[in-house]
Amino acid sequence: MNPRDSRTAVTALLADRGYRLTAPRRQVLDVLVASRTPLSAAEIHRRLENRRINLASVYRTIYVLRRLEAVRVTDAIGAEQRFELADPFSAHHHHLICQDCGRIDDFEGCPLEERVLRAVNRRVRRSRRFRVVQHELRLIGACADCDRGRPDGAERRP
Amino acid sequence: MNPRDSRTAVTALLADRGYRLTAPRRQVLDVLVASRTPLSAAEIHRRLENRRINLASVYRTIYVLRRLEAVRVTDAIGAEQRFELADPFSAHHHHLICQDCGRIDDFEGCPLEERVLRAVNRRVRRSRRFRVVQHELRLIGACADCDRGRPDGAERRP
DNA sequence: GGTAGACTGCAACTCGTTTGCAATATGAAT
DNA sequence: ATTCATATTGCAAACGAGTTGCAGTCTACC
Ligand SMILES: [Mn+2]
Ligand SMILES: [Mn+2]
Ligand SMILES: [Zn+2]
Ligand SMILES: [Zn+2]
Repeated sequence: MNPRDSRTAVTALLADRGYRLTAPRRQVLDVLVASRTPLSAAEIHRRLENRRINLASVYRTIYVLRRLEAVRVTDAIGAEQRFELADPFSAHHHHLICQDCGRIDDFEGCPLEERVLRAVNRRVRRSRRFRVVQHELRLIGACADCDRGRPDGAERRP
Repeated sequence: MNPRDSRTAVTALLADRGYRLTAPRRQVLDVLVASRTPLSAAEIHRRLENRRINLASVYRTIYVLRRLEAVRVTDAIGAEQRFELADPFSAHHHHLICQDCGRIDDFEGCPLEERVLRAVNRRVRRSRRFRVVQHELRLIGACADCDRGRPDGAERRP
């Protein structure tokens, strides 16, 4: 699904469910559609064209977009939450997370083959009575910048 | 590595690196070794035998255990951090996370075959110059209790 | 254009985590 | 065993991401 279509689809979804299309919602959505990495609420806020929009509204918009399953949450472990378009509106993918600087990048595709996934789902279904709905794979390590000595002023994470 | 050995190994590691073996450290370690699910700082604190130990000391102990790579962090997304023994001291495994109640359970084994992992590592190494050090797989869905209507007083998560 | 009420900005609040500091306990040396 | 330098603790205050109550505003619909 291309950005243009994602925007239209989510907008329609909002209207469809009786939500109003307000300035904060339109702009937050635009920022999310335009980004190729998951963003924190503060980052989204910083990228809004109309800077009078309150950070609380960013959070509230994310909340409704999540209920519509248009947005999902992820994060570097123990860091702020990060948000991105959910599966129907962007291709299934996973993340590269830098241990040092905390940077998160998309990793196209999924190394878990259909066959393996089904086997896993069946296994936990039986042995734990756990029903798997989605999965998330994080590849954790060192990004290009951090791998050769610390770059500019990048900090090492705690 | 069995619990007994993990405890000994981590204790030795502490001494080795010049850390003192204090009551808070010994007790936090014991709680972690005894648990089969990752614990939050508050949960660890609650399980300490000596309840005069301060929560801040739990956090500080976790901090040094992490630097020794004896403990790793995980979490349900957007929830408190959770801690557990790291790979050399416990078998490599992943987690089942309930979307509804936030419960986290261990999932023995790893569906990512050696072959696949190597291929993935090579791929991101080349295309992104990202060096993978570890990976984390979360199987997200509904636990046994949450799957059939809400149990006792369990809340649905936001 | 007028209206009901969904939604926003703001400021106050929550709660997990961190930190400065004076008091205490540890490990090593005697 | 006693002493000592200092690593570590308890406490309380601070921090920061995320949430919430409320009065005023804007949207969707007529
Ligand atoms: Mn992504
Ligand atoms: Mn675990
Ligand atoms: Zn990095
Ligand atoms: Zn559950």
